[in-house]
Amino acid sequence: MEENEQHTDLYVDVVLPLAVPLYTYSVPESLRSMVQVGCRVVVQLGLRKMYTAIIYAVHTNKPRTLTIKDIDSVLDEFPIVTKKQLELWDWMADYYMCTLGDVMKAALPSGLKLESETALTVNPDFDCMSLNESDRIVYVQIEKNPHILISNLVKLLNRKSVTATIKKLISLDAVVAGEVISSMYKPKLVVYVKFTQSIENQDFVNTSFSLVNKAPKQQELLLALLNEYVQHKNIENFAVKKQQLLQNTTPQVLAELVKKGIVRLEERVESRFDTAEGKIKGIATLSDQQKTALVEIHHAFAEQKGCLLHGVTSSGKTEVYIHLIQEMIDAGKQVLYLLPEIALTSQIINRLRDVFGNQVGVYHSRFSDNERIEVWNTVLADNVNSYKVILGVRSSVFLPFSNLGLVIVDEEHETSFKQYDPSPRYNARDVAYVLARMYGADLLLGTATPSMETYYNALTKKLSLVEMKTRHTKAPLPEIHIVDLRKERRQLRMKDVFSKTLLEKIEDNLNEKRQVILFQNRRGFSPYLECPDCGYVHQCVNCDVSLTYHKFSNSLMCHHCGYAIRYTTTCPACQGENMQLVGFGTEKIEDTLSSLFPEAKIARMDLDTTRGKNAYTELIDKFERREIDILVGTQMITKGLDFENVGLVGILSADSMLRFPDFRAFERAYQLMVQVAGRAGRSERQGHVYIQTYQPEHPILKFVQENDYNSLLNTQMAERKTFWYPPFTRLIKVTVRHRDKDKAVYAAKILADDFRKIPNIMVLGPEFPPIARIQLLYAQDILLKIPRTLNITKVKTVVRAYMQTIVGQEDYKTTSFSINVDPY
DNA sequence: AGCACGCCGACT
DNA sequence: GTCGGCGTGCTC
Repeated sequence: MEENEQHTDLYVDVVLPLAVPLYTYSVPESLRSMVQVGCRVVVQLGLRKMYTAIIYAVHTNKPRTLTIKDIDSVLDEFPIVTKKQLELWDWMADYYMCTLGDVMKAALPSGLKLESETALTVNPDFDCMSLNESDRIVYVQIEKNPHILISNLVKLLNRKSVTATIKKLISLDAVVAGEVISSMYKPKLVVYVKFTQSIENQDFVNTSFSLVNKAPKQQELLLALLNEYVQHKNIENFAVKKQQLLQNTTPQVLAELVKKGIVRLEERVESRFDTAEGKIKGIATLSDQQKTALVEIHHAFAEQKGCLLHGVTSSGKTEVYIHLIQEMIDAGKQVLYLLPEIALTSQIINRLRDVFGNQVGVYHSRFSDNERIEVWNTVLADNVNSYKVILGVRSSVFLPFSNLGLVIVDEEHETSFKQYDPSPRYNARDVAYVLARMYGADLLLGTATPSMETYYNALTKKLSLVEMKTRHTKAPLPEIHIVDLRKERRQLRMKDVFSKTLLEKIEDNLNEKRQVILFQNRRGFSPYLECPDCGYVHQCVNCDVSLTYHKFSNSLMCHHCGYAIRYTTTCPACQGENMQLVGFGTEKIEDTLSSLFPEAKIARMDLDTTRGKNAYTELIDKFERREIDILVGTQMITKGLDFENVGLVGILSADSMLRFPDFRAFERAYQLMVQVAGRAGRSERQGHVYIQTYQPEHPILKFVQENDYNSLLNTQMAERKTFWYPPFTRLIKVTVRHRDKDKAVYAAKILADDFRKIPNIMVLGPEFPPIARIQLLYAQDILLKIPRTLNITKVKTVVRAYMQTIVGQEDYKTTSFSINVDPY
């Protein structure tokens, strides 16, 4: 084509929600005016599948690829992803060594990334009698339901392999397939009833009453409406929810009023969230310690520096946050408040709503898709009605902020900020750094037990350090007691996992009507089935782990792939009938407790009991209302929950934490124990913590007992420096996988040897990970320790190149790699 | 991620 | 001989 501007072809580079690079599509004439960076487009990929993609760039450079397809349509009038977000996506893909598609998958609520589904309709000219009986059943179902989705057809037919039949029917021209995009976001519509004319108009009221004078039910409804009106006083826009009216009348009666022209129905778009207002309590005054902290934080922010707020448990960090949030709201800016766990949002949200009312929005995966899209849209709009504060878990760093002024990362040390699977394996705390820098926003990291990385940043002045050393409440820090299990065992004072000492304390607390929290680290304590005669333990067929027993399904399950078998006492190896449960899960502990304390109300909080959307909240509320006496839980009970009446916290085994083979084991054990201990005695009376252990002389236990963070810091920092661990180095873990064990081992060896050629880095491994095989793939781990002084970008490029070389070799084509930057 | 292509074993 | 199992590689 000539140099004619009118006919320059237009292209878009798009991000697809897959592990692929940017793809280029052409823009048809009709859509030219609609393409903008950040808008969603529907594109075809492959022979028929349609995907939602995000426009990354719009340009006129004809790509060199053979096929260039047109985009199918543009879904948005305005961008739903901002340029700043795309910048963050770029950074993440680069830093965490994944594709933009991986980032997009994590970033967008699934309702915003629609996929097409195949819809089926029969060809009316086809003679179905030529089909065999089984195929004809499928044909007839499609005939009965034109445009049926394959997924629905599968449900309807209730049999396994329908796909084969469908393929056959399509090839025979018996049915035609079309792609439809399913499940668009639907705003919630609420039907309101309102008067057709002003009630102030006496004539209208009189006429209305005369129209219903022979219909008592309608009269009743009219009176009810008038009564509502009097109470509301919102003359301009008076309306009553149809749902509300229907509680006292029938649809027929209402329909009559509509028919007579007295009232009409109106649909309004409504938020899915409870917007109840009027309960705003206002902001609490700060203690002297909090005031000082606030001033110091302001200083740090004024110097354009992030800030670590190191405050002991119950020092009242949340109040300080609230003051900072208030200031940002006053300045018209948005605030992101990151929490490690959904469990926490329910408690914090109440405290924030008390002060900020419905200016606070919540964002996490337990919300329905429509709800998440609503939060997304309101943050994007950033108008008067938008949330000013978003309280959320790690994925909320992906929200489309426009005017972010402050990012708070609460419980900064928590490992759940790091996503492990799937890629992107990002740490929301670290993304928060970048996010804040990008927006010129302030950053505040808060915790009672800072991670070594963050504290190092404070020591090197990358962050300012602000401390709060005393508890905000009158209660002193809990007293911590170490229970020597060796002694208890010698004196035959053990009952399952409980020492007599702990049991006595539980009993005392129950008698005093104080509540008890028992903490059991999950690792290594799931119950499994063992044959006492031959030692046989059920193994997963896909992964190298033992199957663990689950009472609720009465089955043995694999935690990694979901493989399950029925529970039976027969040993498959020696045919003995004596297989028995070994190990203690929280379930087992709950059982034991209820036999020891039949009067007490016992509840368990772990992954199994908190599945549902409101399960957390319900459990926590119940505990708060003191309807539970003893709460048994895993990690999740450690995370900043705030209970008034806890007199005793029991840590059932410190050893499982201290023995954990990881360079962070001691740091984590300390954090975990201090945090659990912090749940005790948060009101006036001092609480007690009992830690059961077989190694009572362990230094970490002493640090915990004396709340001595500095000693932990000093010992750990020295060790990390000597052995090349963070914060002195950055880690990248490369996992090599192959179906063939030998190939996995060999490929990993070659790769590790390659890595060793990179100057100034240290390479560990390859070695078998704790679980050597997952889902039929053998794995090998290689750990790279890269000094902070080295250019990490260059190292990453080299690392990538070496991996390419392996895959390039004929026999190793099917080797797969996964990369974990900053593994946690 | 899905889907077609292609290569090996069990059948009409 | 073919049908269909799954393993492999590509999709702008």
